[in-house]
Order: sequence, then structure tokens, then C-alpha cells
Amino acid sequence: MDRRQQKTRDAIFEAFSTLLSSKSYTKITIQEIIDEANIGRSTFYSHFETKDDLLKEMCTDLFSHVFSESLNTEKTHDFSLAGDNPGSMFTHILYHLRDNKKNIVGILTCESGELFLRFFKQYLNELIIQHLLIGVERKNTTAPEDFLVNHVSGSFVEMVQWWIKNNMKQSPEELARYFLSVILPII
Amino acid sequence: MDRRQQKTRDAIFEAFSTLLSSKSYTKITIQEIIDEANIGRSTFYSHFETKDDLLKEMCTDLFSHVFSESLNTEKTHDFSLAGDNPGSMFTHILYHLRDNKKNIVGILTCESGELFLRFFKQYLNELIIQHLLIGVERKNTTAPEDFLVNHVSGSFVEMVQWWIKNNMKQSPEELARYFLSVILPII
DNA sequence: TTAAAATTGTTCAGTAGTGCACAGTTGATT
DNA sequence: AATCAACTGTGCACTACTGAACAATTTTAA
Repeated sequence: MDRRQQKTRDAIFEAFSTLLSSKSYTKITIQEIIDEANIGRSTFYSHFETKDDLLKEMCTDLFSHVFSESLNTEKTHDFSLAGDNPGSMFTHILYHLRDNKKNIVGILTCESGELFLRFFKQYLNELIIQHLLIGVERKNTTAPEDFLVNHVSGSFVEMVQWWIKNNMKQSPEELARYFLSVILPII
Repeated sequence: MDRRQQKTRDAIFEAFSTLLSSKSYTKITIQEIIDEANIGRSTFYSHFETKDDLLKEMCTDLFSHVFSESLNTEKTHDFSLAGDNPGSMFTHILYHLRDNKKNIVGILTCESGELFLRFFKQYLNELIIQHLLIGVERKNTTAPEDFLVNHVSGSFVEMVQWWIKNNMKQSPEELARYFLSVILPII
């Protein structure tokens, strides 16, 4: 991607995040984003069609970053729920979320937080299907595969919301331990 | 000035400052500046001819900022050495210098610090000629005007170097008081 | 309700940045 | 001395950003 495009994109995301942390999504005007990002009007519209489009793109970008490492290291790490270090991928994701706190809190606390959550669950589902449930023996449940996937990703998302609401007091490792303690026994 | 030009200029200055704080002027290559600023090679050369040129421009910019407020408020403030609040302009300048610490320390500690100092003295001289010596009666000296100007600006520059070297421990107000205590009695 | 002010979305000619290539110079290693 | 790698400075076609204008909304205030 052209250096200029990337810079402009970053500037818009940065501006949007800043604005989101101080006022609600619907109250933010495109003009404000343009001013905060310090770009020309036509430049904004050459990147995004609407404010919703911007939000959608930002979520996509964010998650692809959050999940990219986890997905790329697939070969070198054992991220499955079975094995020596079960669910270490969750720790990875929690770290990324914590490091992106500024952006994520901004998005989550806006009226369109549900959009963010939809993306989050979608990515999580993919991840869990690809990595986690492989090689795990079903012990205590006869529930179908897709039910379990939904259960794991849903629980995780709810936990993350709780974590953020409580100012991320727990460390990623600690939180991952708690999570495994309520997930591992039932699958 | 075109928005893009200003951004590029800022990026180059920022990159240059960053590099100056970690390595010496002569060891810095233009390529490094280009990489750190994240711009294209031809872009750099459309802004500056050489590294020296960049340094010169950066000094000029810096001082025009440092001195701009002092010069612009000429009408509203009494910056003369005579009057109620003698030499309050010095406090102003010291504040600006402290707030630009990052840039200035970088420039001063490089081999071309003398270039910076030359600019500094030049600006100071202008300022002192325009504002400070007006309306001050010569009491204890028969020395000519330009001698006094050089004495005041020279002393100030030396003081600033001392201040920076000692990590700017004193507040601008405190330092300005000291300065006046050694300048006012003799003119 | 009406007027003024602000925001939106689009167009377009002009300008700055990009990225690549190139030849020439410097500098370090062997 | 010779080689290799990195840096320098310039040129150019291509592309993204600019800024100003414009009509059409929407918001705000009176």
C-alpha cells in the first residue's frame, strides 16, 4: 500500500479513536474526524464512504492485528486446548487487547459497540474451529461441535467485556487461567 | 503552506531530533533520516539540499517559535528592562526553551551546536536592541550600546548552556531573577 | 416557523509525495 | 588493491492529497 494511503488511514483511525474516547459515536461528525486527522475533505471520502464504513474497517483492522500473531504462529506454537500448554492463545489475545486498550475501549463504549462485538465473535469462532477443538476428547458433554464453539467464544467475549469494564485489573495470564478453569472441565 | 509539506517537514524534524538524541550529528546519514521520517527519498531532497541545510532550517524554525510570542506580544506586554516587570521576556524565552527541551538538547549536544548558538545569539541581539535597552538610563558604565547588547545576549546564552547542562533544575522565573541580578545593576 | 450556520457528499484542476532507476561517491572488509 | 555494501543526489512517470467550490441536507438558534 502506498505510504501516503497508510499514513492517511492511520491518521483517520487515530483521530477517530481520540474522538471516541471523549464523545459518543453518533455525536461525532465526519467534519470533526477530518479536522482531527488534519486531512482534506475529499481525502476522507476517497478512503471511506460513511462513518459506519470507517468503524467497520477499523474493527477489521484491529482484529486482524490482534489475531494475526496468533494465526501466524500456528505452526510454531501449540494453541490447542489439548497438549502441554492448553489455551495459550487466549493469553496472546488478551495481551493484544490490553495493548490496544485505548482503541478498543473507545469502540466498545460507543453505541455501535455491538458491531465491534459481532466482529470479535466472528474472528473468535474461526480461531476456535481451526485450532482449539482439534484433538480434544469430548468427556462430559454430548452437545454438538458448533454448540461448543459458540459456548467457548461467547464465554470469552463476555469475559473480555467484564474485564474491560473492571479496568483490566487481572493480568492476561491470570484471566486465561480462570477461563480455562471453566472451559476445560466441560469439554 | 500545503498541508502535505508541513506534515513532511514536521516528520523530518521529528526524525532528526530523535536521531540526534541517540547519536551524533556527523554519524547520522540522510538515509536514516528518510527511514525514520518514513518518507520517500526524493521527498527529502525536495525539502532540503543537505543535512546542514536541514539543521539550519530546524534552528530557524525553532527560534522563530521561541521568539514569536515574545515579539508578537510586544504591544501588550512591557518587555523592556525598565518599567514594572523588567525582563519578563527572558522568563518567556526560558519557558519556551524548556518546553522544547527535547529538540534543543539534541541540537546542542551535537558537533554543530555552535551553529545553533550562532542563531540563538543573533535572535537575542535583535530582540535586545528592539526592546530591552530602550529607556534605560546608563548609570554605571560608559561602554557603547553595541557592547552592552553583546554583553547581555552573550551572558544569557552562556547561562542557558549552563542551565541545560545542569538539567534545567531552576525554574524559568528563578533563573530570570538571577540573570537580572547580574545585568540590571551594571547598565 | 424562519433564518443562519454547520455538515454532507461530489467534482476537479493543481500540487506534493512515491518509488524506482541510475551513476557516482564513500567506507569498510579482506 | 580490490570488492562489496551502503549512501548520495538527480530525474521522471504515476498516484494520492489538496483545497476550493457547489448544491443539498441537517442542526441550531431566534
